[in-house]
Amino acid sequence: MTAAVPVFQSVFKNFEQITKKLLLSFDIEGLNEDMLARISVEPPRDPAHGDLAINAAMVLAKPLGLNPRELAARLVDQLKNENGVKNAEIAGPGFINIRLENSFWGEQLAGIVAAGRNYGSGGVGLNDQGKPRKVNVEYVSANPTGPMHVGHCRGAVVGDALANLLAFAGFDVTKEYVINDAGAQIDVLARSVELRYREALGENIGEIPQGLYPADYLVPVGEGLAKKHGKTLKGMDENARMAIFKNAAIDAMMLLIKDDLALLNVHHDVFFSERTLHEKKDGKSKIDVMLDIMREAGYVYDGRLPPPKGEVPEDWEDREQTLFRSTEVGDDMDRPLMKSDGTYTYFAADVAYFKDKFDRGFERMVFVLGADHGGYVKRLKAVAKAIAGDKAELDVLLTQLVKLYRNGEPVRMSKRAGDFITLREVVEEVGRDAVRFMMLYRKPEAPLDFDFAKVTEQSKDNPVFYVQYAHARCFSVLRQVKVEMPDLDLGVSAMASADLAQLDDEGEIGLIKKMIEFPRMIEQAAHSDEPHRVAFYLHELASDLHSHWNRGKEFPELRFINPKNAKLTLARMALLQALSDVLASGLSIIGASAPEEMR
RNA sequence: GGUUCCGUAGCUCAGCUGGAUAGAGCAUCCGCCUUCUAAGCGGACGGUCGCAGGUUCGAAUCCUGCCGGGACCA
Repeated sequence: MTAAVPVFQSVFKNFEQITKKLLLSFDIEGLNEDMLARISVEPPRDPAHGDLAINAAMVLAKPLGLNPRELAARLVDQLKNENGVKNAEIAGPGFINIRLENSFWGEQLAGIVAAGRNYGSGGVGLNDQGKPRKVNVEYVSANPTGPMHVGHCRGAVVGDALANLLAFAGFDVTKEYVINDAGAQIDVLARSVELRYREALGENIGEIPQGLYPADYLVPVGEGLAKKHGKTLKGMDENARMAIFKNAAIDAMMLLIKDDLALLNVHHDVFFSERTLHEKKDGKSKIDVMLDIMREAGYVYDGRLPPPKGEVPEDWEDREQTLFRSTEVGDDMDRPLMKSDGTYTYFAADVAYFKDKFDRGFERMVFVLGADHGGYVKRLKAVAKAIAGDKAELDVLLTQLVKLYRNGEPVRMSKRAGDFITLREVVEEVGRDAVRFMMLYRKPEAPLDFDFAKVTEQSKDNPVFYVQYAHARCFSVLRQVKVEMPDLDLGVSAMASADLAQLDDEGEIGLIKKMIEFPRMIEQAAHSDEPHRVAFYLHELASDLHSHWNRGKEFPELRFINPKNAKLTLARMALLQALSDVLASGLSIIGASAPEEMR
């Protein structure tokens, strides 16, 4: 599933290594790894400056006590001799700008075509042992009390795309969903199902009492139980009976939820049941075990919490309780592990759950949570530090709210029970691709406006359509050329070995340059947990393609197909093949389809 | 009150983890269909990067303090 070894070394990385090697060969006194790490090779913001910009001279001059321009001059002398370099010069305060030979871009394109859909993947995320780092991405984790609603969409898409991105980049990723099947709301759910069961047996249950779930989706669960067990459940004792209702309810709700997630193309690898943390094995649950270990380590103690600041709530009582010393590891206050009735708190389960993940070998845990969970971040990080020290990292992504609009008008969200917009309704109305793309067309920490009308529009105003259209355009030409030039060999090896240096138009080279940025973009997006960058990149690449395409109107010689010149056409088909591969790779990270034609 | 996120063009937002003259889309205005899909493209207009300090060769980006908005906690 993961490609650990990069199949393609980006030109930026290449020149970064070349620069470092050169610097080391200079034998400069005091030069160390930290300094070298600050060196970066980037595409200049202004293309007029060249193809690559190296900051080495400026970054190193100060700590080494050298003149930046002198150092730059030494580097420039050497860089000029490197393969593919047309020109290297010093600019501004000490930038080194490099311009590459046109033939160099052709070589790069050949590499992209040969790598195909693997282009840009792998190479990131290796641990000290050189193996892909094990990452756990936990997302959605909606309570199993009913179908998913629209509020779950964003976290689901962001989490899933992030996991895809990390996997593509080279991490060993597990997608995880924790089922909150141990809390009080599950008891309520079970009682609600019990009512539906009795109803299915012909009893008149009347109105669903306050506090229970009145929703219709529990009716079939009750009917199923009635069919399977008949009246036998009625005679059972409370505990045995409720256990059956509970299990049936959770199973049914998880089926609903998995169905909803499948609509969004979201599939988890692991569904973790919170109850398993409470279940005793040899007399001890996982929480018990965790507690023993943490007490041993000094993180668990019995003590009192200071009263809350400001007005003290009525139900607050000053009592001795079992506490987690989370202030020791960055939290604002110590956290209770036991409730007054002697049962464990959610937090206790969270600690045990983290330990479980750590024991499963994960080196990094990512949580994708709604913004309303902002208050949990510090204590989760504290837990990670207490249990894993620096052996594992924990990061939380908070996604902000989505506001729904229809033709610019906000969609009213009623608060009455059972009257919410479901995820299913949204996906069925606007389609999976649109939902996935739009949820990623904004950084997650910014609120998002989602307009039903706009995302179904088939125009350039709709970025989903715009990107997919670019992909379809590539295929449109590849289909057309088979009609016009049936003798042309469009195999990957034929294209990769074509004379790609013929692609010397600035539009063509611009497209190659844009594709060269793809691995770099992937690396940075993965590094910062920002799948939205993929969406923006795709939009830019699509824009470049549409733009170049239209130049073919003014300059017919730039059109992709030229029946009189098979060699040139083949080179351009290679360009289109690479473009379609990159677009498809990006779309697959986002989780949207890459259509070969638009209908 | 505390935590946290946001503040960039008239509007909606990017901005590559400190780089050179801050970018897209929408809106407005002006252009481009005898074409492999005009379901598209080009151009013009538009900015005191909330404010004030600080860090350094260099800040929209990092730090501090304010101002304003959202979310959460109490």
